[in-house]
Amino acid sequence: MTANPSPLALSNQLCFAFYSVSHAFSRAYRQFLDPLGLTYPQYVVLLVLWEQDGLTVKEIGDRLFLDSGTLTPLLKRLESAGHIRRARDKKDERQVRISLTKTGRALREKAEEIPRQVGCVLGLPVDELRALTEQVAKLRSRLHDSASPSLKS
Amino acid sequence: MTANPSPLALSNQLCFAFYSVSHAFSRAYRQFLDPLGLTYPQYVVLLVLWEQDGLTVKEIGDRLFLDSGTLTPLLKRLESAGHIRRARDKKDERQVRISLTKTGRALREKAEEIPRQVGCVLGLPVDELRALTEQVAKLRSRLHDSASPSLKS
DNA sequence: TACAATTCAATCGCGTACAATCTATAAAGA
DNA sequence: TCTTTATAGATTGTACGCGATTGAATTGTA
Repeated sequence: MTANPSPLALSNQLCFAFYSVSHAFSRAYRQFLDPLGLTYPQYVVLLVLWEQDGLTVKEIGDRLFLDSGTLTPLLKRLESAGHIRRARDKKDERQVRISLTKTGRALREKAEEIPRQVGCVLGLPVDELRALTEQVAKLRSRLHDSASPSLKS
Repeated sequence: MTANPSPLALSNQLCFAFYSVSHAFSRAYRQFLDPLGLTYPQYVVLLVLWEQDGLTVKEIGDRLFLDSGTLTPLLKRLESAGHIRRARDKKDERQVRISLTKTGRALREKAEEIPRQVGCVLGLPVDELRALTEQVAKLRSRLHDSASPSLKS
């Protein structure tokens, strides 16, 4: 499909491009995350928590576009790895608040070099990266606005 | 992470953008693929076969950047749905050739409208789509060239 | 021709994604 | 207050991705 001579519809090309690049990204991160014992989704959850500790499962899900079906088992793994704690909110017992442990906070320093290393792999000028990121984010909001009966926020 | 005030590293932003858009795309396709009983990865495999029938598992994997661990079970599902046949190559018994059944070929017409419908959801001008697709493909080849000890072709 | 190295597909195990469902809790309304 | 509705998270089932391994078939090489 990459160097395809026939006129495949553009939307299909674009979707597949995202589909395959997303996996390629995850492979690129893997080489740096493996030594930390993290998967990419786990790393992204930690990024969120390093920004703001003590979020609920729902708040994490809103930021990452993931639901509890994905997050609950993932968070349990992060918990048994010792990086986070899960505890029911005292004020609202429906919610579960996620807080970093000492080792979870410490992991941040070890992970600090990762984006730079991945940036090397990409080897693109910063302004090109920035423009691309913006375009892609625009695309996402279009996709979220339509469709998706779940994750409507 | 979307409207994030703090200076998160650019590579992380870009990777997460791809990660989340890729899922958003898959949700967007789902509404059109569900009636056909297909998942997005199954649809992509059929796209390849509609282009060129009788490919081996490896050849499909090369085009889609997937390995047999992913493809074998997926192809078995397409087989039990009646869309394809799997058969060892007579010349080289290591290979398995995938060929479309009559219903597999017939499915193509039902799927023909999908890219246009998704295009509507995107609502972007064609030349913008084309430029974006190109940029993303460029990014993928950079990512594949580095890293990824598997899938080296 | 023998035999080692390679290739291809299948299999296994783990970790996501996500729809659908369930339970507990909280909020809203009569 | 009592009941209805809504919300948060957990659970279940299905389907990817992919690293690692296995087994069979083929190729390369001495």
